[in-house]
Amino acid sequence: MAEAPRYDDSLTIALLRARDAVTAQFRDHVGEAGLTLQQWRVIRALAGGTELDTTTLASRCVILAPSLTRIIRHLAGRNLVVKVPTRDRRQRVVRLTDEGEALFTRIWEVSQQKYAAIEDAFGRAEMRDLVVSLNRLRACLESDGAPG
Amino acid sequence: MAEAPRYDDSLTIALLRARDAVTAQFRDHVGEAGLTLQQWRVIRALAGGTELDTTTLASRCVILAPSLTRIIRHLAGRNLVVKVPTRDRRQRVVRLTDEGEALFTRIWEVSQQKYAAIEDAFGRAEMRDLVVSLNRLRACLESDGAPG
DNA sequence: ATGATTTAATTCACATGTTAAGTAATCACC
DNA sequence: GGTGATTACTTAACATGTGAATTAAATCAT
Repeated sequence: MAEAPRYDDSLTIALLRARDAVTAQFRDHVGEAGLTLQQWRVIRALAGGTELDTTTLASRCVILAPSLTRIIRHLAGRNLVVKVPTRDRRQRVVRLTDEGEALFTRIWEVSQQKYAAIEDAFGRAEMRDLVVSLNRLRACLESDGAPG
Repeated sequence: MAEAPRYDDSLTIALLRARDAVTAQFRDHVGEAGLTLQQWRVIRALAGGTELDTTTLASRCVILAPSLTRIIRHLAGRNLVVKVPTRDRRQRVVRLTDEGEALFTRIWEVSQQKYAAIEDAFGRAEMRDLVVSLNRLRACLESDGAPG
C-alpha cells in the first residue's frame, strides 16, 4: 500500500480543474463589470424581479450563508440590491434595483454567448449528459451512500 | 418554495454542487487530523518522498501560487514539510518530513476507503466516464475554443 | 561582463470559503 | 402568555481564492 497515489485521475482534482476551466470563460467579462463570479451568481438568481431570502439564495448560488451576508452587503452598498420588507422579520429578502437589473442585462447577453460557445466546443448532448451525471453523483452522495 | 427560474449556466452550478458533495465526504476526516482539504492535497502530492517545486505543486493540487505560499509556510511551521536545496535558487522545492509522511499514511488509509465508497455508490464505470468527460471539457476550453 | 528581459516565488489587498459562536425573531407548549 | 427550543441570519476568526505589484535569481543579447 506504499504505492505513490495516482493523482491525475482523481475525481476531486478533475472537478476542480473542470470548474476552473469553465469559470475562467466568464471571469474576465464579469470582472469588467466590477463583479466577482459569486456576486454575478447572486445578481443572476435575482434577475427579472425575483425576490429571494438569504437561505434560498445561498442554496441556488452555492454560496455559504456567511459569504452571502458579505456579498449582499457589498451589492447593497453599490445600490444593486435592496431589502424587501417581510412578515417574518428574521428573514432577509432582497431584490435587484433598477440599476441591478440594468447591470444584469448588460452582462447577461455576452454571458449567454460564452455559454453557447462552450456548448459548441464540447457538444450539446455531451454537456447535457455531463450535467445529468454530475447531479446523479451529488444525489448518490447526499443520500448518505458513502461516508464511512 | 416557489418556482425556480432555470439556470442556463447549470453546468457551473452542477460543477460547484458536485464538488461540494464530493469534498464533503473527506472534509471531516481530514479535518480531524488538523488539515484543510487544500493542505491535504499538498501532503498527498508529496507523499512517498516526492520533491516538488511550487509551480508544479500548484498545478497538481489546483491551488494558486499565493495560496500555496501560505499553505507551505503553515505546513513548514508544523514541521510537516521542509525545503530542499536547489541549483536554481529561485525555486522553492519541498518534501515531506517523516512526521509529514506519517500523517499522510494515517489519513490516506481511511481516505482511500471513502473514495472506494463513492465508487461503489456511483458506479466504477460511470465514475471513470465522468472523469474522462470532465477532462475532455477542460481540454476543449483550454484549447481556446470558447472565449469571445 | 553589463544591462535588459524573463522567470519563480512572494507579498499585498480584497473577496470568498469554512466553522463556531452569537443574536434576534418565531414557534411549540403548557 | 410566558418559557424553552428552533429558525434565519450575522459576526468573528482564520484559511483560501484572486489579480496586481514586488523581489530575487537566472537567462539573454550584445
